[in-house]
Amino acid sequence: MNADPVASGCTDVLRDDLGWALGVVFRSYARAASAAFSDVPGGPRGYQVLAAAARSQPGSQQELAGHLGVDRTVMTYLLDDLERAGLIERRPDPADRRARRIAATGRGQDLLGDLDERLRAAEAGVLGGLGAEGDRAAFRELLARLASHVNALDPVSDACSLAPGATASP
Amino acid sequence: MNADPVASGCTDVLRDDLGWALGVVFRSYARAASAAFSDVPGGPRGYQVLAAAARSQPGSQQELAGHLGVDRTVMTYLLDDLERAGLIERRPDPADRRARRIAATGRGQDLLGDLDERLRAAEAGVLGGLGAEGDRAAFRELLARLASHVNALDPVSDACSLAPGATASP
DNA sequence: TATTGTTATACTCTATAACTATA
DNA sequence: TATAGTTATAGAGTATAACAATA
Repeated sequence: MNADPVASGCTDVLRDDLGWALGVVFRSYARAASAAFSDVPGGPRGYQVLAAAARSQPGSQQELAGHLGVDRTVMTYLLDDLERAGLIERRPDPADRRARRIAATGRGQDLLGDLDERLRAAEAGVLGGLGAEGDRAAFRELLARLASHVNALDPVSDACSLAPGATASP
Repeated sequence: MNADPVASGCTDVLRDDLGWALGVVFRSYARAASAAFSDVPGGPRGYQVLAAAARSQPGSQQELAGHLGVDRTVMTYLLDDLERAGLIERRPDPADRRARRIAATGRGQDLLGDLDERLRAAEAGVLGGLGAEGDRAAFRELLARLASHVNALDPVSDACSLAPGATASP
């Protein structure tokens, strides 16, 4: 039987359009992640900030913002919400009194473990379209490699900005 | 400064986050495509509409909107701009006088050939992060397969709604 | 003077609702 | 009654600009 319209000779004009495919997958992922993180301030982005705060030294707010692809003003509001929810804290940076250091609270770290599981489930749902586990792994690897490369090229967001000590930027 | 928790090499905390990687690649692509299509009304989306109008029978505006992941009201404005630029036409549907058929004008078709080349260049720039041609092809194939599957599952946009037309298969 | 973070404002994009003309 | 398309309006999200504190 031909349950799959595409496989059954139904060729999509835009199927070879990388932009269309990226858009479809991105939107699908965004929907799944937003649903999974509906109770987290800032949704998926709130999770990313929380994860960065808990698992790395997210230098300044600006570096974190650049890394996540948002404006620094957006980061302010995002952190406001996360701080109000008691998930992160803004601590003074002893080295630079203009800057703040973002740290996850105990409650934030507890929640993070739960969120990680939800994320895994959401990702599995999206990647389920790739039948074989090998394909899923290959897609993840290629996408991660591509993202790292793109991120390294982009002057706005430095791939190493969240892992200080390894590389220096010009 | 504190020690690097991730340590050894510049490992990115979010590198394994599918959402982060998708976001980085998607934004990178969106920037490249927007720059390439800066003179096209609606930008990248205008191109997609034009391509669908020229190379398939994009049933109704609503079907086309669903396929592109936008609201039907957005499609109205988009088509307004494209029509004003003389790239597409709204023709009455003989079978249903409520509906309109979207068709590319001669000028639209001429422009489309040029846009295709620009798109190829933009895509090559983004995928350049994957060094080997085999990897690029593999990524495209996996992404297209995933998008088709996601699209088929989503009741809003039917993968076959644009199909029965002359399709250019590279 | 340049930079970090904040605030207020304005802009863009998108969705909601109401309307028409058809079915 | 329901649907395709349009229009006007409201909302979310984002960016711009000005500001205070600090380098």
